Amino acid sequence: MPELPEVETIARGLRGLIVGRRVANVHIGLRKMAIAPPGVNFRRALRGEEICDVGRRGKYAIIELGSGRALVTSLRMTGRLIFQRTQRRPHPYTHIRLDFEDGSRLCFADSRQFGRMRLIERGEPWAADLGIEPLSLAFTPQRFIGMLSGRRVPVKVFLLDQRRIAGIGNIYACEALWEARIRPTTQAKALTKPAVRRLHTALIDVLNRAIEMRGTSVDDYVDADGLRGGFQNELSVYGRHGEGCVRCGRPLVRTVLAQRGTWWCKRCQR
DNA sequence: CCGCCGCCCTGCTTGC
DNA sequence: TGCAAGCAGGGCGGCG
Repeated sequence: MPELPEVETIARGLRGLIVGRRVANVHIGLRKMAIAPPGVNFRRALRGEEICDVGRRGKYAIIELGSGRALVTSLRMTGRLIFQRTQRRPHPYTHIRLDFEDGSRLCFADSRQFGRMRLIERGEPWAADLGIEPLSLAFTPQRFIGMLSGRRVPVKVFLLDQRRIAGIGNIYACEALWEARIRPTTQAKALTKPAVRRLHTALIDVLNRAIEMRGTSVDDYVDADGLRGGFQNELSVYGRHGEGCVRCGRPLVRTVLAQRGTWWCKRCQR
């Protein structure tokens, strides 16, 4: 499932592949996945648009267009943005396809159909509810301490809340909590200052290392060229219940927290 | 404002 | 071996 490092990898790849290309036509196979403002036709609005840039905010990939509009794409669990240089068979489960004037194209594929591609008007504040970017300079230990104070939710649930910090999903929440030696169920407000500092460091560290490895491919994730990431080989806890903790040797456990699988070490994480 | 729940979907895993 | 049931899970809307 694409989280911050995976979307960052996709966005960086796409930037080199589609910037400067112009949209000739748009194919929509599944209407609900293509969202436009009221009164705006998704297909027509995109025709003739030039791709200016590709970026990321949280888990969203942002395709900037010449008119100032943008295509904000949420990949959810199984969504893929795949660039094709030539017109061969579209990627499996392609539901939206941008055909460029030079014959290349961008496939938005999603076997589970949860992904969304939203057309945003120039200046439209689509990210108003999104929290802070964990890799931005604004995300300081002080700020993090302030965000957690008074919050009764388990710290892992806090990490998954996109309105607080944007971009962290199940994999990196589990990994960062293990790295910081914090129990996932600990109430956010109950964390000591040293623990919050460890978690702050761990989050930034694990996200940066994952970006360096071009993301985690445990399941469906591939980059814009269809290539898998490498961080699945570096995971310490995610999906590894029954295996020994690499720090203390005790078998890792899988529990469920807020309806999500949670992998952790009962000895190391307190 | 906060927290919780159910829904959307389908490929894969599990269990008989 | 084959089949059906159940699970997974990010974002969102609804509810209390």
